Amino acid sequence: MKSAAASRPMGFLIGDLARLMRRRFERRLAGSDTGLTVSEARTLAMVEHYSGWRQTALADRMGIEPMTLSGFLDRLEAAGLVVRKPDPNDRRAKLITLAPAAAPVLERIHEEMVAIRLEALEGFSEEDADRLYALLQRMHGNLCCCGPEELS
Amino acid sequence: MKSAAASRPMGFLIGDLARLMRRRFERRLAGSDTGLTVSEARTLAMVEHYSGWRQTALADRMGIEPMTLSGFLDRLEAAGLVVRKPDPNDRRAKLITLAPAAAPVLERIHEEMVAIRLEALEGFSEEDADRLYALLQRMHGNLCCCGPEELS
DNA sequence: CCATATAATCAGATTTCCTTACTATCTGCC
DNA sequence: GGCAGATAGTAAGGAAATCTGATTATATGG
Repeated sequence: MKSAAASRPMGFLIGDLARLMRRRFERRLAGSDTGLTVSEARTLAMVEHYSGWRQTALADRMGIEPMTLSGFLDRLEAAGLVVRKPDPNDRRAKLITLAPAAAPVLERIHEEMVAIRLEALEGFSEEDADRLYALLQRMHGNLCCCGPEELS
Repeated sequence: MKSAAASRPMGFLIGDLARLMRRRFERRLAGSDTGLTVSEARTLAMVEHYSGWRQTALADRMGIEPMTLSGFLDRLEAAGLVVRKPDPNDRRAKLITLAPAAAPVLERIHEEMVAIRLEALEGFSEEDADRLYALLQRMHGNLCCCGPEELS
């Protein structure tokens, strides 16, 4: 009946994991001289994947408020890593794309992400890793409550 | 390793989940009139489970710096929910225990945690939930072995 | 052509952490 | 005993990631 989860509630366990991974990512970013914070790096990676989207859509995708994203984009734009260009169909909106200078930084970010993933999943079989990933995504679908999970 | 994880890196997925769960917990705490933040609630729950521990040990267990814990305990103590009493064996140390007033607050916290867990794991079989929990704990074990100062 | 909704942003605040430095105390060694 | 060095807690200060509410420009439907 009572599952093992009682001993360390799921939410706290996930929070702990997030803190641990964030900490490692922070150190790695600091050491790799990108000058980015974790959230800026995440934003940059999202822009890479969802290039040309407008800020509202991107913020929604990232699960944060538009204003929060705006701040991250300010700094990325100032660093010459992304470009905000006006949407020709809607003069209120801006479309976010990568600047050329983003390429090497993204490469660095991807390397660090892979390294952390390897540390986190050390000793996991490919099967276990996939299973974990699938379960986490199901959980995400349960919580993000805004429409069905699409893939890309 | 070319698994599905490439599409949304594990670290970001876990970070997203942590943000989603934290947000729900925040709303619930605000609505349930405990006057606590998420981390204060977590600290209180830890004190319940590890009653009589000294602060350093508790902080280590929680994966945060002693100074960070100290602040949370300050507020919990001011709210009359925990007690710091001197360790009879070591006058530098203080042992943290629950104050009587903590009982109803903890009951409230447990209710909210259960509710969020149900939301997050909706549609999960007991088996899936246990499997997820076990995988997350293995991952935690992989990551938690080094303190924040010893990463490189 | 106006009312309302939407896109981005300004201003300000909160929360959760960290680092560095300091005091009091303990412990082991001469 | 008494000092050297470790350890427990904390004061001070700050960085990062988020939020909310107000503001401005623009779009869109009736």
